[in-house]
Amino acid sequence: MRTVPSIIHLDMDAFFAAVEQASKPSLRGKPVIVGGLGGRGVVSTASYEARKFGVHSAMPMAQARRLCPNAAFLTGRFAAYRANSEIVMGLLRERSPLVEPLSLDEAFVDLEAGPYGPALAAATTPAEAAQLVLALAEDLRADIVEHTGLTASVGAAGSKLMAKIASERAKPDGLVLIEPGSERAVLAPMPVRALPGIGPATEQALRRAGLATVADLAEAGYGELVALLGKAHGAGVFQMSLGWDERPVVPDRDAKSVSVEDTFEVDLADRDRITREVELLAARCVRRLRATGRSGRTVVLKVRRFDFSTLTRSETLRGPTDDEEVITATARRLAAQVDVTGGVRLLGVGVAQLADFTQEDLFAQLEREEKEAREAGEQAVEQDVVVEEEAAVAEPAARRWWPGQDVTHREFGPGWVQGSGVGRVTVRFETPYSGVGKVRTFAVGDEELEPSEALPLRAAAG
DNA sequence: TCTGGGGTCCTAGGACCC
DNA sequence: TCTGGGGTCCTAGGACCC
Repeated sequence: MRTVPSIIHLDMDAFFAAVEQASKPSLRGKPVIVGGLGGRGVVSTASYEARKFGVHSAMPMAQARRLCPNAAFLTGRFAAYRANSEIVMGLLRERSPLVEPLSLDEAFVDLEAGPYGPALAAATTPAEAAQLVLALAEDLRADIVEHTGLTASVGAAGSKLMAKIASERAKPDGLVLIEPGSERAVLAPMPVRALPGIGPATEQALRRAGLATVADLAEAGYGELVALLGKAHGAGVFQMSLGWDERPVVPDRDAKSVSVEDTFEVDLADRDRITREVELLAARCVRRLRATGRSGRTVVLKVRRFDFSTLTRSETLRGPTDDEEVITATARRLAAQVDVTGGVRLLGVGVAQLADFTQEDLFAQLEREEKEAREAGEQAVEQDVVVEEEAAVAEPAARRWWPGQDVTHREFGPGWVQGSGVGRVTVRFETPYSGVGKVRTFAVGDEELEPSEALPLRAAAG
């Protein structure tokens, strides 16, 4: 274990909601809830103002509306979140090449491997090392505010485990350092649920055995925990209970799978409709796969039924592929095997066993030939589909406006959609750099109004 | 108005091979 | 006719995280 608290864990405060508040001056200091706005949506992130009402991540949106009806309810703007995440990750990489992002808003950094490593190693007392780390972390937090206007919480410690626990204690907008050597004392009184990797199921299993705190886990010992939780999990939990954690900070971990899924507003019962949705999902999955420049060997279909029971069916191909026909045909085959009686609320298509290189395989060729043969036999059916598609194209494209969306009006300039309905769309004209803006209402088909890109939270210098 | 979407890791059983 | 053990791959499901 390290004797210098040179691993930090950074966690942006209420990240998605904070980006919205920074983007939209009228929302600052007010409850903001980002998530799925459909009937089956859940909360992705609630601002601290909304958390006071009991709203939290993963809560059904309907419940959040009941708890906090006056909040601003917005759908996510992932391009904006990603852009700000990249700025933050860039600032972390200035401190060390060893940056391990866990998500858009979280990362570990190993300061020992960076420009301040030698100074940390040269510290002669624990107090001196701690002072140095605290100064670095405060400088980092200030840098993040300067470049994004967003606040971050930072934990510093001698291991990933303790750095993560420290950042949790630092929230919001704080900094906590856990002195190497004090791990067991810090952990002992904490509830088992505070350890990463212990969720509701493990907590229950431990509670049934009378284990409630981390001290209880350490006292129970390796044998009992393995008997209770299985070999890998039990051993891991025992190690954590003693504050043992030697995991290195690992940058640039390659993704191991790519998947897309959709929950439908209304359960799907019709076979043909299900097949069509699976095909659309497969196409989206392939697009994402190709964007990463990789290919996969195992195709996975996920089905969540009307009663929320979830099943997966998978098929492993002879070689990795990124061919849309092959992946779609495989997903279709898998879908044909599942019983959809009663209806389906979610469908997903994924690809796993990813490989770095695509080999032009005979398999793809085979699938294409089979498809051509099938299509030749289905000419009549295809005709009907074409007629339907043409009808859809002939309809004037009804523009869809969603709450939170960035827009620009030819006369009034940049703003965002507050809401829309009954043929109208309400826009507030303000930007990250303006004061609170005015609201105006337009017809949804107004030609002067256009969707636009998210603005950076800090105006470009110069 | 009950329960998103994108991931990771682990377990366990059966097939198959030596 | 009866009966090994080990290793690897595939499949399905479940827990957990943000």
